[in-house]
Amino acid sequence: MSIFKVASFNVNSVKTRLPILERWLGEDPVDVLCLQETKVQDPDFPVSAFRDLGYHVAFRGMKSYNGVAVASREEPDEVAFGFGDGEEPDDGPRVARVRFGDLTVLNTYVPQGKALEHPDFLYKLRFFERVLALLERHCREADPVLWTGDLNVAPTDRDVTHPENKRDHVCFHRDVQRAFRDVLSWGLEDVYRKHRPGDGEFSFWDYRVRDSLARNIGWRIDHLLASPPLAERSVDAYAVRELRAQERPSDHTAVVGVFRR
Amino acid sequence: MSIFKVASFNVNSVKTRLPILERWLGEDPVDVLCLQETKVQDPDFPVSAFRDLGYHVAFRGMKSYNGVAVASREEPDEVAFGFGDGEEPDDGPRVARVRFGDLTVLNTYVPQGKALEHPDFLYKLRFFERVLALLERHCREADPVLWTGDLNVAPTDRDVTHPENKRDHVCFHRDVQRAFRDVLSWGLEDVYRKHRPGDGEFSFWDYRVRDSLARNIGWRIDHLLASPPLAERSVDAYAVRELRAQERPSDHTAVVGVFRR
DNA sequence: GACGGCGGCG
DNA sequence: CGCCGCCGTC
Repeated sequence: MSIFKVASFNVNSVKTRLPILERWLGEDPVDVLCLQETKVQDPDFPVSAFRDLGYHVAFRGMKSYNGVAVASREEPDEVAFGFGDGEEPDDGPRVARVRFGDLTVLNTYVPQGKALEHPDFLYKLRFFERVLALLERHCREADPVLWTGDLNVAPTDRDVTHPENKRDHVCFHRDVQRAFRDVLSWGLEDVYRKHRPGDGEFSFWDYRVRDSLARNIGWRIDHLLASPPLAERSVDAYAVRELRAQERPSDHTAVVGVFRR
Repeated sequence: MSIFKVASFNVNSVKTRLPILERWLGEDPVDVLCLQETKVQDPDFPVSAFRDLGYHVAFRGMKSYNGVAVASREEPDEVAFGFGDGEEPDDGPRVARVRFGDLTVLNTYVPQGKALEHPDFLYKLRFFERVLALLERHCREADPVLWTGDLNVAPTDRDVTHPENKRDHVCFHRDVQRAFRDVLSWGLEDVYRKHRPGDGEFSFWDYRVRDSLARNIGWRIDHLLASPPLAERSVDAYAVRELRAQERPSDHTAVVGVFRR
């Protein structure tokens, strides 16, 4: 059976994370890799490191913050950044849309939102609405579509360690969970949960919580959301915890979806 | 034959260098270790790391720059920082004087001097004069005395890789070499050269010169200078190159003097 | 509190 | 190139 793998990884600086990326992709290559928080301006993006690993790479970044990239073994047929909806900011360094034949991969780095009362939180809720509008504009539910990335939302109580004390957190508040569900209602299925329904399935472990990985105190905020024809072909999904356990790790790990071709 | 070892090591941040110091002193302990560029304020000095290695430690530092320390297996009978000559600045974070019985160890971090035309260069020349005055005030040539540290001077053509292009360098100019020799004339012998007279004997390899250690493009600016009764007991001296070859190294390595007790 | 980027420095 | 302090993020 021929399969392909699509992964999402918030790298928290792609340059700093190159050793980890090289080790990982050298051992267990994926076909499409969506990165967030690359934190690098386009002229400084480490293109050759990806080329040497056998990947094409499309990227849009800025100094210090944000930045998305999509690395892939095959060259995409179409690449676009930002919402392109006329609204400002267009958010190129947070939104990448890539097409391979009839498969669309949408890679987003959703704003964290800072605090419930902060303007950025309203912007975050608006961000989800714009993702939905983008799907409606560019995709069809009957085609294979994957929305992935660091979505900065833990959708259910099982997606955090202590849900009770997180009700007012910008990544767990019911308003952000509803905004997220509203996008899913377009016709997307959580294919990570399809294969890993249990407790303690996380993709982010805070640097500030000591031994968070060893104690498994984390959040599931990096997602793989597939349209029905793609979800139907999904055969596995997993988080690559080894990446979080290495020297100088990102605070996130990669999540990988495995699909029938 | 019972011996003792005295070392000098510009650590370029003592906190950053703890793993290297622990590995080194664990394997090949020295009796007295003079450090320069500790780059730490006194309240933050990692006293317990030295205690755990079996060392007493006296230190005087500041934020970001300079800072000297003397670690020793035996507790010193006397410790003093700075020139104490009434001149300002007294330079506590550059000058440590420590006495063990009749042995005086003078640990200095001589200012680099920035540029020949910079006021710091005159201050550097004055620094050597003040070292001489300090020796005259506190020591006798007939007693064992060791002047050591990062002296920021390569005394002869053999002490750098390309002497021709360094005549106007603040660590190689004839004025700084003369200022250094004037201190030696008090009655000190270069005990490193006594045992290692050859070419390519260095203690510093610039981070900015690629593969400087492997290509041995360096400077001998860290010194071991002994009064006659101590020089007479000197049996070996060497630079510990392994320290420069480790992960996250200082740009200097340690120089070690071995003496009969 | 532990990362990241940055500018200044040698 | 690798320190430092600084500041911003989460």
